[in-house]
Order: sequence, then C-alpha cells, then structure tokens
Amino acid sequence: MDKDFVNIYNLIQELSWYFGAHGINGECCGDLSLVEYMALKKINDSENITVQEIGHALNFTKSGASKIIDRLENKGYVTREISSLDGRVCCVNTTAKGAETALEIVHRYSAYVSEMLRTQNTAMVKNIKTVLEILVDSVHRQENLLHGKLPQGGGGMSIFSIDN
Amino acid sequence: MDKDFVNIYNLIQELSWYFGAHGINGECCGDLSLVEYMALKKINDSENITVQEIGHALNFTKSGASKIIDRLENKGYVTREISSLDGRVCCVNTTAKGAETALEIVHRYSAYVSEMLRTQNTAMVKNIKTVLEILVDSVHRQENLLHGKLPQGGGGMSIFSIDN
DNA sequence: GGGCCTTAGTTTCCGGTGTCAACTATTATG
DNA sequence: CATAATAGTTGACACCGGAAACTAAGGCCC
Repeated sequence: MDKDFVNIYNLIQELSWYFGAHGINGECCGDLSLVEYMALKKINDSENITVQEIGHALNFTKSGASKIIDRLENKGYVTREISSLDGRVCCVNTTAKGAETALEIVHRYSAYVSEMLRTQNTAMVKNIKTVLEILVDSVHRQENLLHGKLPQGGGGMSIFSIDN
Repeated sequence: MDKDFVNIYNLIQELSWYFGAHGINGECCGDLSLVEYMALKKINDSENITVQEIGHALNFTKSGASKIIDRLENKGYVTREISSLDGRVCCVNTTAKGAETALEIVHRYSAYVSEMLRTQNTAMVKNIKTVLEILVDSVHRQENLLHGKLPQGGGGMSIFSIDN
C-alpha cells in the first residue's frame, strides 16, 4: 500500500467531514439539512426528475427519497406532479423559491471557498479545480464499476461489500 | 463571484457526498457508522483524549459525544477511564481491537482510492496530495477564524450564522 | 377486455441518533 | 466549608431513513 494513497484518503476524508453533515454546517442553510439541500440541487439541475431517480442519485431508498421530497414540498421548494406519460410517475421540479434558495446556498458556499483560498494564486486555483475534477471523475468511474443492479434506489453500496 | 470558486465548491461538495455518510458507504465498516469511525480515528490518533475534546473535534455536543463513546465502548473498540489528575475527566483510548479496526478501515479505503486513481501518473498523485493538503489546511484556517467560543462541544457552527 | 405481473410511489412501523435539560460527581475559589 | 464551575451521564424527545406492506397505474397475453 503506497503511503501516498493513505495520505490522500485521509485528506479526502477530513475534507469531506468539513463539508458533510457534521462539519461547517449541520443545518445547511436555515431550514435545509444537507440531505435536503443535495436533493434540491439535484432536482434543480434536472427536469421532471422522478422520486426514484433522486433516491438513486443520492443513495436513498425510494421510501427515503419520498420523505425527503415531502419535506422539500412542505417547505415550498419543490412541486410534485403526476407525469402525463405515466400515471405512476411523479415529476419533481423546483419552485421559483426553491431554485432561488439553491442558488443562494451555492453562492454562499462559493464565497466561503473563495475566502478560504484567498491566498492562493490563479494557477493554483486552476490546479485545485483540475485535481477535484479528476477526483470526482475517478469516484464516478469507480462507482460505475462497482454498480451492480440494486433493488431499491441503489442504496447499500459499500466498499466492504466487495470482499467481505 | 469568480466562476472557478463556484466550480471548486460544487466539486468539493460532490466529492464530500461520496465520502460522507450517504455516499459509498452508509455503514462505514461492518458495525461502525461514519460518525463512530471518525471518533475512533480521532481517539486512536490521540492519547487520553477527553469526551468533550472528541465532541469538539467532531462538532458534537458533549452529550452526543458521550453516546458515541458509549457505542464504541460497547463494541469493544475504546475504553473509558477516570483521569488520575482530575476525577471529573474521562480518558478515552482505543483498545487493541479498536486500533486494529481503525487501521484496517484506513487500509481498505486507501486501497479503494489507489484503485480509483490507478490511471494517474506519479506526478499527478503527488499533485493531488498537495492540493488536498492545501484544501484541508485552508478549511482549518477558516474554521479557526470563525471560531467563537461555543457553549457545548463547539457545535452549531454555520457559514450562515455569520450574516444571518 | 379481463386477469396477472410489474412498477412508481406512499405510508406505517420501527430502530438508530443527536440535542436539550436536568442531574451527579469532582474540582476550584474565596 | 460553602459556593461556583466544570466533566460527564442520563432521560425525554424529535427527527430521520429503511423494510415491508400497501395503493395505483401500466404492460402483457390470451
């Protein structure tokens, strides 16, 4: 095991902790939890996304996804409507308020990141971006490799399910 | 707002999601949740750490920290003993089993990261490490700037508490 | 077009988890 | 020695997500 990868792993873990549910935030923005925010962002970036797709994207069961959307709907950030093509399917979309809130949160966090990296020069900022793109791409590729067909919402994926 | 920082923020958020509680794992390793694992790692990296220090490090209240340690203790990963210097203070330490488990988890995740980055050359791996170090350092510095004295365990820190 | 299977989503029940506030126990202060 | 402060624990509570049962709609086959 190369020492570099141990370091990289530990650093990612630490960074993730700070940007995760218990890190800088806890509530993510006012009345949104991190999970709700991630769902909102996903819905905002899509058009007519279904409940299961949201669950799949965020590693929740359809039951969990349904409840997250309940909360977002109650808060007035998203709407549910039955698909005209298939009466079983729910099309979820953001309301104007939801889209605005998602944007505002992105701006706030981006400002935080900008402040955080204020001492870095332009070249390094570009480099940071590139490295993060590589990491995110790599994770996606790895995810896809591991991805068997999974029953409900694609949850339960674990590193440890490989060789346990 | 520089577009780069928006990108960087979104990438960090996405990466964090994969390494967070709902990402690759959910259970972190067998019988450990991510929170428990983070606590175990913290305890393993320290000597005679107190309950409050753990809570502070992980952004939990002392009550929450106490219960996390309960769980770890019940699973046989850590021990609590009263400090010889101050009868109110608990010294928490890992058992041999706890230390071994922490190490094993690090190895597994590191192997995952190694696999994930297998197509990157050595220079890029070094670069990734450097960038992550900068990011983690920057977050720490920023955290310290924001850190006022907080009542219980330092919880509740929020980006949005600054100007809301 | 009626019966059966499949699929999307919801709901109910339940266990896990973290916070708050109250409490115990110990130490510091004067 | 009395009072205050501090470390940690506990109990009540609310929240959250999963499993499974359920509802409703579509697909299919004869």
